[in-house]
Amino acid sequence: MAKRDEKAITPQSEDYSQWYQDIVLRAELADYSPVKGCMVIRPNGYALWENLQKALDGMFKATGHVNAYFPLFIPMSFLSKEAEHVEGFAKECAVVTHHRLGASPDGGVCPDPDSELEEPLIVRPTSETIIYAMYSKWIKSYRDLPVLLNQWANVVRWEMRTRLFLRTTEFLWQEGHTAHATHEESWAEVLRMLDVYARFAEEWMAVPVLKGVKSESEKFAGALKTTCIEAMMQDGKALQAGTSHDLGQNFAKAFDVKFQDEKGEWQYCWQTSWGVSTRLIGALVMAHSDDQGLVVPPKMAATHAVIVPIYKDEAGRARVMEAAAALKARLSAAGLGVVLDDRDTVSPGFKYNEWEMKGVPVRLEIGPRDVEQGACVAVPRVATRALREGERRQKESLPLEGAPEALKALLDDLQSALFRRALAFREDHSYRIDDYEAFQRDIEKGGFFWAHWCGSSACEDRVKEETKATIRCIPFDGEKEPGKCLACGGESDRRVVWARAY
RNA sequence: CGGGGCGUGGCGCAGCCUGGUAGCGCACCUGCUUUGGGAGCAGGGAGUCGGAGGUUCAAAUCCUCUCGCCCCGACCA
Repeated sequence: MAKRDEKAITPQSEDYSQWYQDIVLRAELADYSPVKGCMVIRPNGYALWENLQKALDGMFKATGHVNAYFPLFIPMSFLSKEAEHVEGFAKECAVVTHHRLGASPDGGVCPDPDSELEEPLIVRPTSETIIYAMYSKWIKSYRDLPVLLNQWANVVRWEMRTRLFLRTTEFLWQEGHTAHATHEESWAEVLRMLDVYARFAEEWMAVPVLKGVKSESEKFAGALKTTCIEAMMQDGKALQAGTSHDLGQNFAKAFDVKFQDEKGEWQYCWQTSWGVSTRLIGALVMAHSDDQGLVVPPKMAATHAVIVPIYKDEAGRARVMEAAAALKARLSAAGLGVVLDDRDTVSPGFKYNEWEMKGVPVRLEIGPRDVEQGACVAVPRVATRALREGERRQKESLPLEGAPEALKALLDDLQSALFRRALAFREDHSYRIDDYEAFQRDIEKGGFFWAHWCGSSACEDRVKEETKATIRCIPFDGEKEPGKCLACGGESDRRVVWARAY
């Protein structure tokens, strides 16, 4: 028995943030890079991103969107065309001022002073400005509308403090940008895409989310309204998992995005933008994983099952390996991602731990006893049912014949079990609260607090200052209910969700 | 930018207080025995101690400066 402390990750209960870091590093999702604040997304992490892209991109296409690509660099002056927007992003923009290196006096290289750009370029923190500059060129008539574009890209925001996946200086994301003839239509688009995000989060990532509107102080710089989906992590903190903005005509006016309507009159377009980022990978990790390591919902997993062969001697090994290879072939042919761990250098127990660390949804054990019975043992990463008397882990016997169907059924069970578990966790950590003192005390434990709010930023600011909690959203499906503002006692007609957030 | 911590074989650390020329665990390589929950034994390879300067006969260790990274906080997806 090896020393556990060295191999085990930091328990969640001991240090949540260290636990998260351990998972990301040990499951090889990402690693720190030589560039401060920038991470390397390793193959295991990138595979999650690819699956996310595949699923979301399909949903975008199904709602009529098409992909395009706009430049990484944006003329500095573009950013200042929309007053709120520049204020929101100015502090975190990387600026390109030169286009050439030259020899530096100390023997290294430095920007060649003769190569200074006439107008500095910024590295996009988001692409509203450059995309809408193009829209003003492309859109002339109501017949050109709606424009429904999306781009998959990297963006840079020079944040002071970074955290793997959750906040890095450079990150990958998707940004949708649409233009419409009427506000009614653009608002419908905002809600439609928020719905796409919510569906993706819940059905693919198995992460339940609240849909709602951001308060004034939390909304996107330059938007009329920001809607969002909010998820709860296992430490009770909220994480914004996606946003969809109603930009109104703010950018259309700044970038002259106009069209002639049926009557020949010039109108400004109504625009939306919406995005999700690699941050969702962080959400995935924090929503499902445990002290054994990463937990990946089957629909997000590139590898659905790992086969671990077990044998005692050479003869047994040959028999088992033959059956294992046949099993792998059968599962692969059915479209499942399968790895056969045929390493002879580590023990089965070691493999169990290693694959659990990496979050593979199901382990298939196959040994001499199983081969004899024409079966294998399936162990889901997280139990899909209550454990029986004396059962330490859920183990199901799967027939080798018909293994694909049986495995798919188990994967479906696991997918819904993960969602149910996450939803139950959120419900267990959601509270209706009316007393500010109780709130100040209870917020320390984390969770979502449904409380009344009068609607003033002053109250929001005060609560934030005193408790570090913010309004995560004003939920769409919150019922009307008269009450008193948590902070000032003023009139309120519905509850909003307060929480500490990432 | 404030507070804290850390830089020593690939990884995690000890050694530093009280200077004497580098050690442990994991990983790696070889061999034998093992294999249904992180295997055992034996042997082996691998480090100009983040960098610069200083003190000293002698610096991982003491002094000064510097660079980098991580964590916590303010800002944010």
